[in-house]
Amino acid sequence: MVTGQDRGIVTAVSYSAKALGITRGLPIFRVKRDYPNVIILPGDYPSYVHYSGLMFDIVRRYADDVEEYSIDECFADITGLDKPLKMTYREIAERIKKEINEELDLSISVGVAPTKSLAKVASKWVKPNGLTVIEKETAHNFLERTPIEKIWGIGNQTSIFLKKRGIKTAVDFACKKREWVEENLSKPYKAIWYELNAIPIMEVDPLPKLLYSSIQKTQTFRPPSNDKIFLLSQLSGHIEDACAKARRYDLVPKSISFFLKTQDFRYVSRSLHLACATNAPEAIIPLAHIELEKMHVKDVLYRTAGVGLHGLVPGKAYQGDLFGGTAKAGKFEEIHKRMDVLEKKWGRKMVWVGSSGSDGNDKMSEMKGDKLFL
DNA sequence: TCTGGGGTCCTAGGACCC
DNA sequence: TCTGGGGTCCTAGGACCC
Repeated sequence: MVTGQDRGIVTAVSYSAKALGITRGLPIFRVKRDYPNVIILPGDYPSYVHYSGLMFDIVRRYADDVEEYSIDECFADITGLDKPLKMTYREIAERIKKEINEELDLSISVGVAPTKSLAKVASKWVKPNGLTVIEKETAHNFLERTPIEKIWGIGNQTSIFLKKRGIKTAVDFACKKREWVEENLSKPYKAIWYELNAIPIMEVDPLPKLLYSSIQKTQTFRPPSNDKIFLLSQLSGHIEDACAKARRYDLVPKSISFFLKTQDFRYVSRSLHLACATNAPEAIIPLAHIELEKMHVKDVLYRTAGVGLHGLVPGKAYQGDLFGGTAKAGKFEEIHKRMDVLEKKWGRKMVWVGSSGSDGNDKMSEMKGDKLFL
């Protein structure tokens, strides 16, 4: 069994499907073609969010500092809790695991170690339903059986770089001289080196002050297109969605980015600082228009368009500036409020900005400049 | 019918300033 | 006859993760 959307890629793989050699990221059409017996299900995000919350709650019974790393993973700092709980670290992990098993009927794999990087190695050591403890003294036994590319934070590019220098396993890396590491690698990889040597660098970050520090909306379209009006309508739609999400969380971006992905997977992007932080699409869409002109190359086909809101800070629709940046605020604030209400009541895309509606063929194609239609 | 969508963090280099 | 050294800020894009 796998989850994934039609025309998309595999996002989760059951152990039985894994055994067939199916991996995350495989296009769904290839699963259909090559593995006709595999069941393909759509994801059910709201359920995952629900169970995720219940799981984290159980972990929090035993640790105050719990970092929700992703929807199905967390780090818990249990340093020093062995004394008050009168349990070994292993026993604490066993208890958490047991309660999640019994109360949620979910199996989880747990790793216990002196650093986050080693805990990651430990949690992956036995799956499913595993529990592995790595101690400072035993770390090398695990690392010598871990290929370098399996280490959290070391991806394809870096493993190629490291392998060229004779580093094939995690222990090869951990045993490199500190001077070499300091001289040849950038910050994130130095941190991993220390962490594999049981020196904690990465902190468990219980609850970030902000839920999001950026919001992105992207969509791939088929067939790929070169039509500026169409591309702008895509960007426009994403701006609306991203701004709506920002408003839901009362966040305002200080900068924004636009990007296009070409048919051959090259990225082109523009990012810019907003003179006046805003989460009003009306203020951002004209910028997309300008930036699209700069990014767009004649005859190049694009497959994806995306928008990002960055440097999010708490705030309402408009952060006024000294020179009356709030002047337009009143005008649109009321519209957004009503649009947000409609969306909440009737679902997404009940109302949208005219510039978001073009498929490149309809009358919106005549849209010029930053004129908007509601 | 080639390869989704949503995130985080980091760095190189240009522009500008004193 | 060429033009140092030390900053800051900003953007484009890379790398990685789930």
